[in-house]
Amino acid sequence: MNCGKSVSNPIINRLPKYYRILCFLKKLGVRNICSKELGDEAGVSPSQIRSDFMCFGGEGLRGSGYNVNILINKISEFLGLNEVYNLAIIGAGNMGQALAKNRSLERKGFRVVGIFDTNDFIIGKKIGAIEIKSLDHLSEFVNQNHIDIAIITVSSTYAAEVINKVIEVGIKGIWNFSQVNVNVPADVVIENVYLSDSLMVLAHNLKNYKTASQFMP
Amino acid sequence: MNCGKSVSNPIINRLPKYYRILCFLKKLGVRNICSKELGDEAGVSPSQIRSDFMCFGGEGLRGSGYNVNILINKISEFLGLNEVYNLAIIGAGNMGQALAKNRSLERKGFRVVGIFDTNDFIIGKKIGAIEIKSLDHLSEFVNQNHIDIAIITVSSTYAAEVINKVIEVGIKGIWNFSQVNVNVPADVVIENVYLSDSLMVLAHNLKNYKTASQFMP
DNA sequence: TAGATTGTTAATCGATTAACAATC
DNA sequence: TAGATTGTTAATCGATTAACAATC
Repeated sequence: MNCGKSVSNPIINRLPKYYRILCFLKKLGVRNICSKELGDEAGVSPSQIRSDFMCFGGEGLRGSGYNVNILINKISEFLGLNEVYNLAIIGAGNMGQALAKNRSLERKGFRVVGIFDTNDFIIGKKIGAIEIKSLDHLSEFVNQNHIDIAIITVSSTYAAEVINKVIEVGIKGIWNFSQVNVNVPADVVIENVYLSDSLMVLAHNLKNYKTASQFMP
Repeated sequence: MNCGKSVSNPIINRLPKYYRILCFLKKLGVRNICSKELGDEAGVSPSQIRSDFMCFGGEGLRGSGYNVNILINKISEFLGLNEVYNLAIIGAGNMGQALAKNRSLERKGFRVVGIFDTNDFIIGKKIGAIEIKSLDHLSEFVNQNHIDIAIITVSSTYAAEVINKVIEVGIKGIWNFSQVNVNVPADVVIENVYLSDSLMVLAHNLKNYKTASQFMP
C-alpha cells in the first residue's frame, strides 16, 4: 500500500494538520474540498496540498477536488490511525495525570492501560479506572500487556534513566514530555514534545513583532 | 542588537534546542564546547551550528570553540528569555491545572498570574496560590495586570471563541493547546502545541519502522 | 610554531511553487 | 462543450553542507 520510496519529514509533519482540518470541516458538513480551499485553511499553497497528497495516491477528481471522507480515510491509514495503541504513562505527576484524564486521546485510539510512578505516597491510588503501579513492576506488566507507547512524564532529573528502562523492557515507541535529549536505538521511535521550546519560540516572536511594529505601525 | 535582516524559522526553531542542551551541559560542569561536540549532541552538523550562531554574532574563539556561559546568555537574549512574562491560563481543566502547577515555567521567567474558567463549580477554588476567576472578569483583570501570554486550555469546542475574546482584550501572545486552527491579526503571535499531531507522527513512525525492519533485520 | 576550530563563502541538496496538459 | 481542478514535471527558491582562509 506504501508507494515504495519513503515520504519526507516535512510532508509527514503536515499530514496531521490536514487531518485535523478535514475532520473539523467534516463536522461542519463539508463533503468536498479543492486544494485551493484546503490550502487557505492550512496556510500552504494549493500546489503543496496536491503534491503532498501524492504520497497516498492523490484520489482527487479533476474539475471538482477531493472527497473529504476519502481524504480522511487515506490520511488515517497512512499515519496508522486505524489501529489501537496501548499506552503506559511513566510519571503520575501533574502532566501524567492530565494526560491520563484526557478523553480525546482515547477517542483517537490511544488507550492508556497503565500508569507508573516511584512515589510510594501515590502508588495504589487510582486515576479514573487505573491504579498507579510501582515502576518496579513495569517489566512484569509489559510481559502481560502489549505496550506500544510509553509516555514519559517524569521530571527531567530521572528521565534519561526511565527512558533507558522503557527501552530495556522492549517498548518501541516513546512520547517524551521531559526536557532531556536522548538518542535511542534504531528500532525505537521517540517523539519529543519539549513544551518549553515552544514557549521560547513564542517569547522570541512576541519580542520581534513588538520591535517590528515600531517601524511599521 | 539584532543583526538587521530577520532570522529564518528553521534557525529560530533550533535555538531552544541548543539552549536546552547547553544548560544541561553547564550543570555537568562543561565550560567550553566546539561546534562538532554540540552538533553531535543536537543531531545537526558542525557547519550548521556555526552558521546558526551567526544570528547573534558567533562569539566563538578560533582554535578552542565557544564559552558555554556566553552562548547561553546570547541565546537567552536573542530569544527574549531575560524578561519576565505574565501568563493567564484560560481553562482550568486537566491540562490548565497541570500547567499552573508546573514550577519549571516559573523558573524560566514565565509567571502564571491568573487562571480563568466558565465552570461555576470550580470558580473560586484555588490552584496553588491563585484563585480561579470567571472568564467574564478577564477584561477587567487585563486592565489591572499586564498579561503577555494567554494559555488556551479550554476544550476545542470553545477554543475559537475564547481566542477571539483574548485578542479582543488586547493580549498579544497566545500559547494554544486546543485543536483549533485559527488565523490571528498581524500584531498577535500564536504558538500551537497540537499534542495529537505529535502523537500521530509517532504512530506513523512506529508503523513504518516496524515495516522497514522486516526488510533490514 | 603546529594544531585546532572558527567565520564565511560557494557548491550542493532538497523542498516548494509555477505551469500546464489531462480530464472530470 | 466550457469551466474547473487535478496530477505531474520543470523551474525556482531556500536551507544545508563542504571547504578553506583566518586566527586563536
